[in-house]
Amino acid sequence: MTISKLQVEPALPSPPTQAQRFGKAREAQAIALLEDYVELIADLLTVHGEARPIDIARRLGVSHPTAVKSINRLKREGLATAQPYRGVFLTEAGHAMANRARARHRVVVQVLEAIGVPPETAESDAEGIEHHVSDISLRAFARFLRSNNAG
Amino acid sequence: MTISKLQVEPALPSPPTQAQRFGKAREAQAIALLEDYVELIADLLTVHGEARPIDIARRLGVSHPTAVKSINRLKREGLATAQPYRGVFLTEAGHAMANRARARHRVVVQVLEAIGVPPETAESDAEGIEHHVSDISLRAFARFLRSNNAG
DNA sequence: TGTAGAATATAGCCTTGGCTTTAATTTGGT
DNA sequence: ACCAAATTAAAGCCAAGGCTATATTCTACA
Repeated sequence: MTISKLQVEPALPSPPTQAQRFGKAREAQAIALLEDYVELIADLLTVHGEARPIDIARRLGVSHPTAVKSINRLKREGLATAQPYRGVFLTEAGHAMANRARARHRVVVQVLEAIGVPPETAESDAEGIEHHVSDISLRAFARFLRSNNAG
Repeated sequence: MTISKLQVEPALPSPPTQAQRFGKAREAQAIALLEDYVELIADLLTVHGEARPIDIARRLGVSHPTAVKSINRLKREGLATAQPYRGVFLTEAGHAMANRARARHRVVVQVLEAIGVPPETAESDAEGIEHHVSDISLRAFARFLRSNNAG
């Protein structure tokens, strides 16, 4: 009976292993907001030439003060710069983070679509998923897309 | 010049569209913690016959008081029940959420592995990704796995 | 050139989800 | 049956990320 139970009930991962997995997820979540902001700011700078707090707030679906507070955090973390009553700009580090985030975002959307997820759902789900795709997974995603297009 | 720019710089999604996407991601994140807890509690109940706060804490990589606080939130939301100094159990709603979460978790891991992500990375990344996979994506994932196994 | 309206900033509040410290209870071994 | 160790609970702190309400500053137009 013990044996049969062990065969049909796969054992749980060890507590430390499981704790490490959850820890990574929490860590990814902690920087998700920063990534969302710099990614959006980079897009706004590219397309409109400026990134105003009010546009950032509108596109993120949050109130202006919330956006301003987060932008202050970006400044504190050395990702963005801004003068009072002027638009927001990205530092070197901010641009680097934005570029990585944008590239990863594109790959995630493409993989979802390649798997058969409809485009708008792919965009929507990617917004949350992208922050949890590790570099290892990202490389696997890129390989998958190449082999998918080639084959 | 405007035309050529429009051709090479894809326009951003409309502010409301983008806000809706971010809003969904925030909503998913809000229930992620609940899902993690009920999923883990269900696993502990299945394998060990009981779910003690200290084991929950150890496996989530969190202090005991933090786990207890979250368990109290589960109770408040009608997902779990617990008597003082006794283990934690799931309500009907808790079990339903756990079953959905576990099923989705498995599918996400399988898809990642099918795409070429190494097993441990798949498990690790899935911990964060799963909460952002919508029902529509989940169905697409299942279809992808079937066609992948069949072909 | 004033001034109204838009944008921005500030202040203060709330909940969540971490933490540590301290107290209470249970459990297991002698 | 008791005591030490483990577990659980409770209290209080903190930062993040939402919000509203209230200044403040720009800006654009009459």
